[in-house]
Amino acid sequence: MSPPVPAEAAETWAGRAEAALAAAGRRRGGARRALLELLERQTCALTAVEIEDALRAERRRVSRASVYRILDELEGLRLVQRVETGQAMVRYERVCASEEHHHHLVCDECGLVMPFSDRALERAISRLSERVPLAVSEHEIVLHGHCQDCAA
Amino acid sequence: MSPPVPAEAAETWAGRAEAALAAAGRRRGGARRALLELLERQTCALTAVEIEDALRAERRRVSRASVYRILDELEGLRLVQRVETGQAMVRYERVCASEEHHHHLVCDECGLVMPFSDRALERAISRLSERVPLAVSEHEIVLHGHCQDCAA
DNA sequence: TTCGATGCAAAGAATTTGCACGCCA
DNA sequence: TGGCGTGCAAATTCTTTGCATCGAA
Repeated sequence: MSPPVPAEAAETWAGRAEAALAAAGRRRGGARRALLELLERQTCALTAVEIEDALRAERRRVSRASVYRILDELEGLRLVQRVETGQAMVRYERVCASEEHHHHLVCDECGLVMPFSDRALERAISRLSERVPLAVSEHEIVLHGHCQDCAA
Repeated sequence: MSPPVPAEAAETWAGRAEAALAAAGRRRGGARRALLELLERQTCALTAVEIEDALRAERRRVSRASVYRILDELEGLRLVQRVETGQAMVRYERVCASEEHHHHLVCDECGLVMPFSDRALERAISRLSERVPLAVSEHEIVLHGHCQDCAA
């Protein structure tokens, strides 16, 4: 059996992630832990390169290959989701509890990515999901435009 | 000056595209015309490879590079838009008149992509667009899940 | 001691670019 | 005739994979 996970750990995303990984029979590793801790602190999606750079900035070097491998693994466990912003690289962020559920605003000029959330929009999506020929499990919404700095 | 464009041409997307290209001072070319005609007939987004294959199937060979170049040019003129479905390749489709405006359903199992449209959703988006720190020019919505065949 | 976790380097895949030739205007 | 349009092939860039080693349990 895996060692018990402290009760408080499950209250954080990283804690739940560790638990899910343990449940899946995975061992712990430094690279993955560093990545989990980094994602825990983010408020919005990062690219693989940004993740690698951020980790290096805090003296936790993790190889690019490991970044991709770990993100892929976490995506499979539904702990991380990809965010496609129409920019060159795919972004990744942790899957949030529904209260934190959000979507993205992308400035096509400078590349700035910001999160936003809207109850009415979620309501429209959930109603729509019932009338569509697809068993909907996720949805992604991206608004493109110019941010305040670039529109000025 | 460019030659006048027949009035009826402007009523089709390809006609408007030709006109916009002419206005931008571009000459006509076989590859581009074939691609415009193909996109005119599509009801949903295609990948660059699908476009190349479809053109070859009708004996209109167009090099992959030209497909990408032309799509990029049309995207710049807002005649074509990219659709990111979370699949390996980006998809492209013509920008429709607002009555035809639609979004996409993606089956994560078999890769099927279907269009859908929803007034309530558009309304929610347009209201939201006014309250957000971004001058919104476009939006993209993708619902993921399992199609009827795959869910069975 | 066993086998997953990780780094490094090579491989892959999609897209872009350089260059020469052909065709439209 | 001048240049844009196009094909071909090489180059780029992001991501994945192979392999040997390291480290957790």
